[in-house]
Formats: sequence, structure tokens, C-alpha cells
Amino acid sequence: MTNFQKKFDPRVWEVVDNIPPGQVMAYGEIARAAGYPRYSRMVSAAMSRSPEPLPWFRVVRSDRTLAFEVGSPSYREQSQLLKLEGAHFDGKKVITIDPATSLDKLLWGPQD
DNA sequence: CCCTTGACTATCT
DNA sequence: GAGATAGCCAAGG
Repeated sequence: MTNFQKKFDPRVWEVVDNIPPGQVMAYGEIARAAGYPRYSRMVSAAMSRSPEPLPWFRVVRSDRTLAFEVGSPSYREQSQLLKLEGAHFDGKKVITIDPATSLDKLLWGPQD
């Protein structure tokens, strides 16, 4: 396909759906993963017009800051949802849980 | 067509 | 690190 479909390629939804809880992906990363390099802005459009409920809050900017205005309702909602999944913030940047250094691993070590 | 608008990015000051 | 700048690309006026 040459364009982004008349609407949006379902592969975009797929990628977003597969972001693990507590983890985040940038618009550009999602675009690449879906096979559309440079379509980061289309991904953002896809978020705001998503036909179905998606973990949109796991989508952030490439610099790991949220795409909304700090303090806006959407910003607060997104940050709260992420925190509920164990993520935290370093200033404006979201810090995701690193499975390799999670508390469980520190306490019990790898349980392979 | 031309211009503007985005939940964007990479790069340079 | 914060701003400015220039690419990016579909949509709509």
C-alpha cells in the first residue's frame, strides 16, 4: 500500500494494542513498527480518531514526554493511567518499569 | 492549487 | 535543557 489507507491501517491499532502494560511507545516508533516510517503525525491522528478503545495512554513523544499540554485534563488522565501501571515520572518524562530491574528481580533474582 | 493545522521528530543554537 | 527551525504527510478550507 502506498498511502495510509483511506482511513488508518489496522496494523497501527495492532501495534498500539500490543504495547505491554507499564511500557510506552513513541508515535514514530509505532509508525515504523506498522510499516509507515515518517508517519508519526498520522499515528497521532489515528489516536484521536480511534474507532475502538485502545491503550492510547501508552503512546508518548519520542523524548518520552506526554503529547498533551502539562496540566490539561488529558495530560492528567494519561499520567495517572500510566502510574497505575507502575510507571513513574522524572519531571515531564515518563519512566517505564524495566523488567530487568523490577523489585521482584532484585529481591528474588531471575526466576527462569 | 495554496495555505493552515496537528496527541510528531531530528537537529542546531 | 529549552527554543527555534526545518522536515514530515494527510486533511480540510
